[in-house]
Amino acid sequence: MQYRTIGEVSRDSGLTVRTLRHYDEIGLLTPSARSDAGYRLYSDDDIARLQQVRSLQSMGLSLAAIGSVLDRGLAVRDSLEQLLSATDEQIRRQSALRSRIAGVIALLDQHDAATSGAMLQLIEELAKVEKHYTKEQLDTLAERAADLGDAGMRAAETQWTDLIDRVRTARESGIDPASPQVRAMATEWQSLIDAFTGGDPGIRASLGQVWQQNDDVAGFNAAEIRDLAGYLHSADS
Amino acid sequence: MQYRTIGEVSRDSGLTVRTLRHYDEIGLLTPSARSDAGYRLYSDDDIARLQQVRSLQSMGLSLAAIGSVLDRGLAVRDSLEQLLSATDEQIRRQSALRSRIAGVIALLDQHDAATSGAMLQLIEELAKVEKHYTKEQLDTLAERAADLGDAGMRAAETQWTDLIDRVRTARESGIDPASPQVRAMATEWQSLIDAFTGGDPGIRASLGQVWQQNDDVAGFNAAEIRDLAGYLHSADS
DNA sequence: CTAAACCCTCACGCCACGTGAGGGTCAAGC
DNA sequence: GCTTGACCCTCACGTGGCGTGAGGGTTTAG
Repeated sequence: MQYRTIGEVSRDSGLTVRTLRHYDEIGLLTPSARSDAGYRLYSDDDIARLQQVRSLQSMGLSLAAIGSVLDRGLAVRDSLEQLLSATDEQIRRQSALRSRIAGVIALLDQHDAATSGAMLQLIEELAKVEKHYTKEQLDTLAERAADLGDAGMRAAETQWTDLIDRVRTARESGIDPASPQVRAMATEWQSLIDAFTGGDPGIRASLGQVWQQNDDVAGFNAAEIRDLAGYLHSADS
Repeated sequence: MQYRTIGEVSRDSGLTVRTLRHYDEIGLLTPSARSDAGYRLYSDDDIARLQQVRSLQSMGLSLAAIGSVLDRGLAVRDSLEQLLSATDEQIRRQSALRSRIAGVIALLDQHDAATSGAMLQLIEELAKVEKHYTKEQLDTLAERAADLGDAGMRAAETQWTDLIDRVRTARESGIDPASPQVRAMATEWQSLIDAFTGGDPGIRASLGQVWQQNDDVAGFNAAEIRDLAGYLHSADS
């Protein structure tokens, strides 16, 4: 059993020296020995523990959580499940965000605001549209349609066209609907629907009927939409 | 034109008082007046600016970026597009992470490790399950392989077999690992590794894991290699 | 006149380290 | 023995977007 200095461990592990010192500071990985000069000396066991830390960390566990798991024998499974739902939530939020950003970009393109003077106006309008979105998640569908106005509707429309394009591409490329990318799109799809229905199951149901019973909805080909939805849905369970 | 105090603005906007003060601190939103007692007084224009800040922030722009957009007239579109691709990247990573976590949970279920003793083993196995190489690393490796070319790769292989033979011989002859000949071999060993990893510590770490966790790597006996590496390494310090 | 509600300015805490500053240690070569 | 350079050490501040007090002044209703 031989000891390694912090620099050697750093080179072997790919972690920085500062990181290893940090782990020591917070008590996550304290080298089991020190040289006379105070150098940190890592044993083989220390290295093994470092491997464990790294694999747990690569799954997004916080250093504190890793410490709990390794030292106090906390349930890995529970930590991971918690992390899983947290990650799901993150993905949902990021996907919704993506749609919003794409929509706003489209909105900016439409208005073609090159001058910085017009830009400030646009940003203010943006605020209004945003405001409507959040407020109206509490209101009914009818009121929403009336209040949204032209710009907002067109923004939402762009989000849909954008997403539909990506799903169609994925589908035609034969990508497995269970793959992460497609699952992300499914999440995005759902969040766009939710944004429109405000989470009201009744509204969602009637919306579904609309798509089932028509061939053309607001300029979209309903059959294709049903088709793509089925594709996204096929890996749900 | 009437002024509002920070508490009123807070109630109207839903932001905390601390947040508004923070915006003042960093110069993002400085109220245009103060009362005699030093109270922050927000004008209608300040409120409008706050709306702009909020709508930009709701799309994930950093406060610094918002400041640049609002004050220096930086292109909103560019910021948003940059943000869009960043968000896409995030979604990809999160999705990949999600499936990893789910996979590991499934693995834990299969092994049904209730005892903390078995758990540590599992965590080590975890490292095996993890892909040894990240995508980027794989790309780097591929590039390197392309650079080296077929002939180069075969030449490197010959150098390895050659070196391994010499180290094995030295070892079996009981030569002191601290002797100059063996030290030379250690240097040679290291430089061959460096040639392969390109000096990337992450790749080196992954490579180390590969050798640690397999019995046969590219036709080499991993146990023997580990053994010889230990022999060379034993005189390092 | 007082109590409650409101406001102010420091200033530390979070998380996982990066990035110096300022200084000791160690092996190699002169 | 002395220098050089590559190591190593311990502080300690910075990151982002605030939360959360501490300690104190201001305004307003009763």
